[in-house]
Amino acid sequence: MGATKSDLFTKQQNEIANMAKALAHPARIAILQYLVKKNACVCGDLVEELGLAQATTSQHLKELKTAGLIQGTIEGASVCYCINPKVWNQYGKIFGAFFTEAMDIKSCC
Amino acid sequence: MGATKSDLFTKQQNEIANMAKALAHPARIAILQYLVKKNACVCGDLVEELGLAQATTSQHLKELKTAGLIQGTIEGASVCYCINPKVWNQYGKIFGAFFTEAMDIKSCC
DNA sequence: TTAAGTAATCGTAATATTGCGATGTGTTAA
DNA sequence: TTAACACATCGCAATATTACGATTACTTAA
Repeated sequence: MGATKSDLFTKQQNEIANMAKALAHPARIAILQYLVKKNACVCGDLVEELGLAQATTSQHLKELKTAGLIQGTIEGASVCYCINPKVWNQYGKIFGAFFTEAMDIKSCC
Repeated sequence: MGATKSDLFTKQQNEIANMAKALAHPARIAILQYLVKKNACVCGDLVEELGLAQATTSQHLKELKTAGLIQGTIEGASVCYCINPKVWNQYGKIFGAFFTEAMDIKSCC
């Protein structure tokens, strides 16, 4: 036991849960907000920005890249990261749909 | 090591990450969608609906209750659950703000 | 009362995540 | 070439999450 039983749920449910998982760490939120704020490719200064070890930062970047939310381009010796707008907007749309689905819910108990 | 270093991040970043964590399991997404679909208090039939053990289902319900997304009322021998519309809408607003923050981001690399 | 039902909690095992030092790979500057 | 730098990956330890059987607390029906 211990592993999530993905087969019990719909593809959509697993998808939304995985999207949420990508956002489920403050370091990853911080990375995304930083990239959004800069509104451009950011090279190098992410490790100092976060305060986590280089290895840990790299791991969070990898997860965001796997989720598709960011993309990295090799720029000489360093790597530049930026938001992937297409996936970003898709996330926004899917979470938006999930929550507006019940905007008019009634408080019953 | 192993524990999230919450003190490195802002209150808002930790808050968003915690909100995402509440959604980061397909069973919890399934529970929320079921409650939204029924649009009413649901008593009892959540265990059969999910296919997980009673103890596991109860644990997921507790997490959603802790997050504030659902509320439970004792109705005789069973417990009725429903969406907490206030918190639900707050989630929608916060995630919405997070993603619309960068709607006009440019693809740079 | 007792028996059956519902649901929370406890205890524990399996697995996943987080974090970091050490190491490896590739790039640039000297 | 060599030295310094940037970043990914490996390996491991600490912690968190997921899952479930067993137990407990409570309600209802008989």
